[in-house]
Amino acid sequence: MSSAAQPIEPPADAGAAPAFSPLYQQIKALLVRSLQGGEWKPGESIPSELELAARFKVSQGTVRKAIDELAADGLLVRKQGKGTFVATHAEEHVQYRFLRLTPEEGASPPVERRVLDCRRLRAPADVARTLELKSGEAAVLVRRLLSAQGKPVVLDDIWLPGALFKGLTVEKLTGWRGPMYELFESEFGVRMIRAEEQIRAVAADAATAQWLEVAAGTPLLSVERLSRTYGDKPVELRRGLYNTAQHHYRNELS
Amino acid sequence: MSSAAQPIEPPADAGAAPAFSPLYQQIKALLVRSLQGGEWKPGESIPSELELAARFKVSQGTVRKAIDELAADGLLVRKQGKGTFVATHAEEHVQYRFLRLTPEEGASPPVERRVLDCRRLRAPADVARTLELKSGEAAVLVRRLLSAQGKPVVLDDIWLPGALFKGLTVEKLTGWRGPMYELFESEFGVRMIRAEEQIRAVAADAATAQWLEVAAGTPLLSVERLSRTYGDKPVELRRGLYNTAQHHYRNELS
DNA sequence: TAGTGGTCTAGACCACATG
DNA sequence: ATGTGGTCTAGACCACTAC
Repeated sequence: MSSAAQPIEPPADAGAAPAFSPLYQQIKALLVRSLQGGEWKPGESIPSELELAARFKVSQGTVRKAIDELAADGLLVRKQGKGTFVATHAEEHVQYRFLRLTPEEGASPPVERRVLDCRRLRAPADVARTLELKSGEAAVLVRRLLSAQGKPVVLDDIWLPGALFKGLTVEKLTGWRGPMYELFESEFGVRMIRAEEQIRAVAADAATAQWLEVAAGTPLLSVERLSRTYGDKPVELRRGLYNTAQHHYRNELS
Repeated sequence: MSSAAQPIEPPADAGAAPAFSPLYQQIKALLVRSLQGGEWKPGESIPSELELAARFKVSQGTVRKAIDELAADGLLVRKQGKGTFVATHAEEHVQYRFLRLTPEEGASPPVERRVLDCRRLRAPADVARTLELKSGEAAVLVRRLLSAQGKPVVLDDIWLPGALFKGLTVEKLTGWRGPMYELFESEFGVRMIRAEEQIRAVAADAATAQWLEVAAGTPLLSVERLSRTYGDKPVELRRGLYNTAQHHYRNELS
């Protein structure tokens, strides 16, 4: 073979054309588009490396590098001998993928869920801004309580774009076994890819204290999470208050 | 070429021999040993991929994969056209690598440091256990205060194994400009590679409140960090209390 | 111009999963 | 036995850095 890279899209060069990207980056983008478009659903397998190589007219190694990065980003999961699969929040066995709360020695994880409320309303200004909604657009607010062995641990307020979550009701939520994000995937086609959290220490107000069964003024962990789907589109704003008496938030630095 | 993998160490098979590991994993381990042994110091460049390939008698691609992983782990840094360098806590320009504290809109990062104390004493039981010291072994305790624009934000208690940090004094610390971890690297040859943090919300006690200039009982973020060097050896236990009025702890999930 | 890391290819063989 | 991902090689060329 004489020359190497043959861009999938010819130059075309419209206006402020960004510099050329490596072939495997282009492949990566194409794969993301297919994921986004629902060509392969969560949990399903994508075509084999050789098939994709044939489809895109590149070598297996190039497809491989693209898939490697998508796997590192958590969008795909490789399983030797079986294939490559679309990552899902289902079957994140043992641990809920985004939940960093770990029980203290002797305690147990907060797995009991109780949905307190689920209503549609117009997004408050700050929520609208964060979720990139037009002001006054509809939003869904879910309030729920997570407990461990009967003791409440987390009080969550979850804001979702109304347009994406049309039929979300208390019944749907309470009837669901398994991670909430799995419901979002299967029922609403919204896959959470990554998220950013901002953590602060705050004092429990009267209402919160009641829900969490602590004294007003008790220090709580405030965890504000913005979750994004493909294309970094924000699709969930979650405000959690954690009682860290029997649990802690764990993090790894490198 | 007929066959591919030729393990660097012949089978030898002593007792409960672990399964063979891929060549690039073995290379990776060898590189870590060289880093650990100080063959290449932080900030220096390591030999080129071709040199290493020759040294280890493997192809460039195999060395490359080993280096890729070490770079992903944050042990090495690649610079196109220049070479591959040993990562360092110096020149982590702008942001201190492990510090996740971010100023709120309008506030500024906590860059002013004040060393309150630095003393050698026998490690308390819990510290000794965490740092894997023999009970009663010497430890160094550093207490310091980080401030932003004159307002205290973080109160840190830092425990270090006495054996590794022999000449650490208040003068050395206060005289040092730049990240503390950089001092540890250059003066004591201890490189922090990764760390785990446990985060809780706690109420300020009287003494802490005074240092942080808040009312007693104010909710604070308790951040307990265990830092490790090569071989996952624990070398620092840091207990920080953060005032999150003007700052927050940021985290990314994926 | 020479040296470095970065991309790409083509083909071999290995390890694992399944029928 | 076949198909999948995982490892390894050898060699080409590109992009960036330095002298």
